[in-house]
Amino acid sequence: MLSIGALGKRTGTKVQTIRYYEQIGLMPEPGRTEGGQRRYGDAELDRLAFIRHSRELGFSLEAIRELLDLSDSPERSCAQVDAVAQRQLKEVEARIARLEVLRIELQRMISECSADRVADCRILEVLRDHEECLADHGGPGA
Amino acid sequence: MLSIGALGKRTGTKVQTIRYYEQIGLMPEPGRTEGGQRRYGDAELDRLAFIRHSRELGFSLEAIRELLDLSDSPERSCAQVDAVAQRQLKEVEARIARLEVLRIELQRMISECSADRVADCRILEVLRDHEECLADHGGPGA
DNA sequence: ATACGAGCTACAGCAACTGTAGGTTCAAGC
DNA sequence: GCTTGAACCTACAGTTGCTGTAGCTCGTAT
Repeated sequence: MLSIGALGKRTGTKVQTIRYYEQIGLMPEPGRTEGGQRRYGDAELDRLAFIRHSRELGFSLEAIRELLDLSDSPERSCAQVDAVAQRQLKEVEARIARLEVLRIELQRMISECSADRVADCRILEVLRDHEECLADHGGPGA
Repeated sequence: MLSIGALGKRTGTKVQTIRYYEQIGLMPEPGRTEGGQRRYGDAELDRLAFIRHSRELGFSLEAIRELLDLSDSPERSCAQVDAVAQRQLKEVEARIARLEVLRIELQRMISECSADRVADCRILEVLRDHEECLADHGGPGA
């Protein structure tokens, strides 16, 4: 039986994050000691490890919820699991593509500026004037 | 003189977003009509365009604040502007690198799974077991 | 004169946590 | 058995960068 701190250490998760996962129903309510402290077993350890690993691969909590639900019905087709993973791959690829555009534009902007004074700075000029920018403006690059 | 809606249309910014920028001090408090509606001139239009374009290139609002401050002192060296842009470039590059790792791992995971049943799904297996993953776990891939 | 789109303030909500305050419990050492 | 202090508890505010809602007022076109 693990305390919340021990579980956190084992999975690389902050204590508050574990309580947060419980609050949003991603982790089950665990058993408690007489004094009211949470105690976890192996099932919870595995579940949290799954969640954390999925987060590291960039899955949203919603997607993880879906994956956890799917993995609870082992006899079903795994096509849906595949679909979730594919969706995530597509998202990652889209993010990379958008960031590549930004990278190119930032590099160009920086390399063009050889001014001393702020007044002549190409970087600020490009930022001021949309038209000088080659990037395709697909929204903030998050 | 532009209304807030007209300014928004010209810069591709939602009305609430403009008011938000004003609230956090990124946009100045504009003049008002008798009835209390905001009216904007060219200076504000330019400033908002600068902000939006910088956002599109992924700069944080804090970084933009810094750039705006710098561009207010045109006689200063633009080394600081350069530093802000370099920092942003580094961040973008780091994000790309992290996402590349994720992309590889997701692709591998997906390509390895040819199971029918959830019970045998390689994707879930990899997500369950850290050790099967080649990715380097540098945190969520945002 | 009236209708109605656009504007106003103030506040709640999103993702996914993280941090704080102020109090309680557990386990180890003496 | 008692004390200490790290770890736990709840509840709530804050982060980033907005977005949406409610309930009102304003401006302008007809």
